[in-house]
Amino acid sequence: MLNLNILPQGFYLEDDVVLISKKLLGKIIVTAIDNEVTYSRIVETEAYNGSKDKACHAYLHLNTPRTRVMFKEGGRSYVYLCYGLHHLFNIVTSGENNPNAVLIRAVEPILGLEVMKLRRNQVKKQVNLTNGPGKLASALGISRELNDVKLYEAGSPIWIGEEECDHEFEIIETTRVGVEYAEEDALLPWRFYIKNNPYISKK
DNA sequence: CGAGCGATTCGC
DNA sequence: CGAATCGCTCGG
Repeated sequence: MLNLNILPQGFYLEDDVVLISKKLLGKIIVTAIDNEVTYSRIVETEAYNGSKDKACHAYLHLNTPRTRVMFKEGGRSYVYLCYGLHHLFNIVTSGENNPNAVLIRAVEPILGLEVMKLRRNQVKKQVNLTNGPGKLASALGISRELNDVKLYEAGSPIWIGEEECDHEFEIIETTRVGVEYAEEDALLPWRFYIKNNPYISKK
C-alpha cells in the first residue's frame, strides 16, 4: 500500500492551529477499528482557535467534561456527538491549556472502501462515503469511545501518517461551515481544502 | 433537573 | 426544507 511515516507528537504542538490545519491536508488517516483497517487522505479541514474563537467549544476557556481533552497536549483525538446523531472527528493541537483543534471535514478513501460502504448503509455514490464530517467518522468507524486517542502512536486505533513522496496541490481558503452563531469569527477564512478534490463537503 | 440547542445528514 | 435524536451546558 502506501509508504507511511507516522506524524510525531511534535507535529501537533505548534501554537498556530491555522498553520497545522493547512499542513494536515494530504496526510493519511489510518484506522484499525473492529478488526477493519482503513486508509484515507485528509482533503478538508477547519481550524478552531481555542479560547479566543467564538466558534470553538472551548471559547473563554470553557472546560467541561466534553471539552476537557482539548486542554491536553496536542496530538489526540476530540470526538463529540453533533445534533444527537453524528460523530465529528477533530485533532487537538498545541500545548497543554491551549485548547485548539482541527475539525476533519472530508477525506478521500484509499483503502477499506468495502467496510466504509457497509458502515455508511450502502450509499450508492462513492463520493458520498466521506464528503462530510459526520459521513467520514461513520465510514472510518470513529465514534465517541475513541475520544482522547493518541494519534502519534502506531498502536492506536486511529493514527496519522504522511507519505514519503509528497503530492503537489493547491489549497483553497474560505469561511467555516455551520458557525453563524460565532458572529464576527464566522467570517474568518479558517476552512481549508484541496482544490478540485471530488470529496470536498457541501456548504 | 429540565429547557434549549447544535462544527449534520437524509429524504421528501 | 424539515425531521431525526440526544448529550451537553446552563439556569433555576
